[in-house]
Amino acid sequence: MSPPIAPSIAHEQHRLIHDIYVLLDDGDRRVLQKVNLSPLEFSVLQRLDTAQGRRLTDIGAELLCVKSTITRLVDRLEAHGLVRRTPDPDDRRAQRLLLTPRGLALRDEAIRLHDAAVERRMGLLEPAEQQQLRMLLEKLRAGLSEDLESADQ
Amino acid sequence: MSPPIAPSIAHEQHRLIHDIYVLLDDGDRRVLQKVNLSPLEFSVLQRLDTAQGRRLTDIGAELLCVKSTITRLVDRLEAHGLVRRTPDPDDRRAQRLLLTPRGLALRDEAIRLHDAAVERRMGLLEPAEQQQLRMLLEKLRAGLSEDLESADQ
DNA sequence: ATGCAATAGTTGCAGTTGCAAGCAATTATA
DNA sequence: TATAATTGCTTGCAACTGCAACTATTGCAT
Repeated sequence: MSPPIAPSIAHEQHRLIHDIYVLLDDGDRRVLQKVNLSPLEFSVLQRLDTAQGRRLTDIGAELLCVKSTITRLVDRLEAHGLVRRTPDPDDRRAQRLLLTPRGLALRDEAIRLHDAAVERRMGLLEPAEQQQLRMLLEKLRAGLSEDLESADQ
Repeated sequence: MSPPIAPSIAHEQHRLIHDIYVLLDDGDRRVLQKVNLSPLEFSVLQRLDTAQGRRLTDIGAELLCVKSTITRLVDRLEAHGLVRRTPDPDDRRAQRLLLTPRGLALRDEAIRLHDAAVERRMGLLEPAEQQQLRMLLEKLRAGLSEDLESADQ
């Protein structure tokens, strides 16, 4: 049997999520390009503030990418004057990452653009459908997170 | 206002899909690593057969990646003896990509492993929920595809 | 028919990412 | 308290990807 194998229902859903993610990601890239950010850079900026700061490792954990990725991504953001590293007062190994005023302005502009695009695209579903979808996705995410934890060991 | 901005409902859904994709992708990588394939390589193999073959560009279009990516991905697969390029009888510019017997065996093994993992993870939802989710996702995908088309112009 | 635009595929190049190794500081253990 | 294991972050390296430029072929327009 050389031709493709009949896909199961679960498989079909998996593929749907994949396709939708790719479409959403593509749209995100287009929008964020207007403020010269990659989706990952945007995700980092979204998680920052100007006062308290966050540790690089924590951000990396949330974004499910390795520490070195964050290191270099932050290098770029810092070179563009969007963020600033400061020593962590509680742990001399750690750095706290802060938004600069310029970073704050850019982040808010990016959020504005991104939100508008997201609203438009998710608005393809009726409010009731969105509600339903959200419930299902939340359940799925919770389950998958657990699944990941157990796989880690 | 430096702290994160209140996220909209649409935004929340967007994020859910993102998170779920990342979790699923992570799981996929783990499973496919057992047969030494990346998710993208797996996607290519899934789309091939041993008889008719497919053109590189068509595969790239389906996978939403540029031609050069496919070129080099196929280079790797061919180096591992999993696929084979043959001239397209209808177009001397084109190549048709075929599964080798070894590629077929590996693909089927990969599908077996992958399907089992997918079933397990999507099985986190009840059958009725899966049905619902699938409907919503299909509607969303259709809308997003249209949205992409219009953005292309 | 002829020339021009589009298409199939490849290659050079630069950018991003993960992995493994390393350093400094902290926490746990004995 | 001395030592070992862990943690936070960085760096070298290799792999993968997109973009732009290029060749060869095809299709379309005069």
